[in-house]
Amino acid sequence: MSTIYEVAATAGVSPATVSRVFNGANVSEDKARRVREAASALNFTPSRTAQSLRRQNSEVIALVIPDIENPFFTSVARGVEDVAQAAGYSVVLCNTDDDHAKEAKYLSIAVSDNMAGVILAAIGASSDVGALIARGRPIVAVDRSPHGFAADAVTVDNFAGGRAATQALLDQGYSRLACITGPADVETAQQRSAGWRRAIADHASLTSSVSVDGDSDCYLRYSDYRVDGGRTAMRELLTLAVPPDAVFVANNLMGVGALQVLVESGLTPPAVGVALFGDLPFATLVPSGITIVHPPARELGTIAATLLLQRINGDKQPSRSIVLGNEISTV
Amino acid sequence: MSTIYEVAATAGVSPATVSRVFNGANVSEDKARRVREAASALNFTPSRTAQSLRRQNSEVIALVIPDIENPFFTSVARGVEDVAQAAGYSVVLCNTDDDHAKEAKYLSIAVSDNMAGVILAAIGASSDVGALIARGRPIVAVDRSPHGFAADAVTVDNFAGGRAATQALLDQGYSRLACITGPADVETAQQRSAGWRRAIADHASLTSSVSVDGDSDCYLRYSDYRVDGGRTAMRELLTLAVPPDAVFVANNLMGVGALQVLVESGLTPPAVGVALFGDLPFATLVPSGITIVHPPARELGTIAATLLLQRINGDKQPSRSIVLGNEISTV
DNA sequence: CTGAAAGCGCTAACAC
DNA sequence: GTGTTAGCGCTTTCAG
Repeated sequence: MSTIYEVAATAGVSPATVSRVFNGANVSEDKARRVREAASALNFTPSRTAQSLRRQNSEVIALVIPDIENPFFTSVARGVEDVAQAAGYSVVLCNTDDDHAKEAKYLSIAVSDNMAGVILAAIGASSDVGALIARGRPIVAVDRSPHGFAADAVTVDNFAGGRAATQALLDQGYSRLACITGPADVETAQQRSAGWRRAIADHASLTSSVSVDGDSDCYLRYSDYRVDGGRTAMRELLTLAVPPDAVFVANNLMGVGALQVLVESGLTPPAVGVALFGDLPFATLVPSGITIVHPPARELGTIAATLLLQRINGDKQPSRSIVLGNEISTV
Repeated sequence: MSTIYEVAATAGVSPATVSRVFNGANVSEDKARRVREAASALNFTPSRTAQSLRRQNSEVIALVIPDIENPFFTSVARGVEDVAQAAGYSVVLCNTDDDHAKEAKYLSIAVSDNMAGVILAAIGASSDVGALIARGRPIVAVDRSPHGFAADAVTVDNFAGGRAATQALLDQGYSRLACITGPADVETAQQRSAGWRRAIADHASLTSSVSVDGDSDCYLRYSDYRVDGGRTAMRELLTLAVPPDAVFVANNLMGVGALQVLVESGLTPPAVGVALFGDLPFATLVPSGITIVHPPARELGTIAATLLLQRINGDKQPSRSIVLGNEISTV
């Protein structure tokens, strides 16, 4: 690679002037032209590495998520990459697999690599963001709100989504509504199941009767947000003495698992009511009669990236928390 | 961040010694220990940026693919990230959207960022890899073989997959086999449709009769590897005077589209034969009776990353081309 | 085995 | 407006 010095030499100016040309500072028209000519003749591109060292920050952001193979995070990643790329930033992909050690490692790389900022779907209650914060690197939380530190956050309205999904089931006339949600210590799982519980409670009081049978929590299952977890939970529910007649599944992958079990058991709507929280991007061949809450995954990504870029560019306002609504549809 | 100088000062050694400790060079046990203590006391992590500048290469690789939202590339990315992460490398995600300008931009960032190498699913015949090659940065082609330059490549056996899928249809007794493949100028599309054509030709000669009706190419459609393209092509085929009685769809997304149209038309196996090249990771609820060729996407990623790392570490052997076989199943 | 010193390529004062 | 210069934090000869 040619350097700024070679360009300076062939253009007959100082290295500083070359730098100025490439950074939009004031340079006389004449010299600017000569620099540009020399640069293109030498096929010069500034070294981002040297720039990073000198400026103490690189045009790279980290995207830390549990698993890129989960279609929800795939879409988030796409959104992030789109706005990053438009702004000249690169995004490095970090799969944590819900492993705290991996998360910590990536976070530490982000600092030792002088990354401009990080978008984080944190695993649990605490993340090692101290080093990042100490260096003033902005963080924005996606999908899950930050714990133990202040940061911008963009999440989806899990409670409202869970409630609406459940309400749809109620409207369809089902009365024994089960819920398969994620790990009890994951905020999105709690919120979605809380929405389910609320819809049921409201319905009960509205009809001023116990039209929803029994203690609803006996129909609540905590699982792991994975396909197999959805299968297991669904199977369990079906073997109950009085099985539910409808189920709200709180994420896309468990939805796949639950649906598999249901179909295998010959139970498709309207024999059983089904509502899902989450998109199955290319699974267009779903049994009909299912209610789906579509979280705006890509927007989550674009908004998170936009907020992050604002912070990178010096925005100092108090941290913001943005909650996005969900589309809901019944197929 | 504390620097090597501060560590040196508090350990009472020279910066060079600190560097040596962190790079596994020979240092007396005593000083090494003091350095480590000082480092952890100061919470020191070497600056990867400075290392990159000095060493002229960074522990970052670029993954350049058309679209992370295509589940095939999602899996490739996962595979790449896995082995990269295990080796201490970061991967930056580059979506090209089949846009040459974006591809070129990412490739140029890879060089100006001193990235260690790139894994490339090239868009078309030519890619701007000159600068990379001039700097000795290794490239490995994934999914599509390199054109106009030498590089390691790891691809799937498209021809064999297309042939096997088609053969399965033939074995099931279908005789008017259509094929929906990708753009005519995309190598994987050609190879898959060539496999289809070969299976038909072989079958015709084997039965020493024209048991496969007419000029088979009238059942060949070039499309765009997207859902809508699959829909359109499928619809066209169905409106033919003598429509096909089976179809081989050459990629996952078009498969979704074709299946949608088929289901909408009330045509599911065995009324019509269907074979797909490509996985639909979470679309587990596909009509039964479909033959699926599963390209080993994740392995493509892990192998590509492994080859790349070997090159990064100085492997100079002639370029290798690895072709992976496909699993095939009928559901 | 260890230290001194010279950069990697760029930017940002600071002078002129 | 433009050149000079001093580093950013690290690695790596080169001496000793």
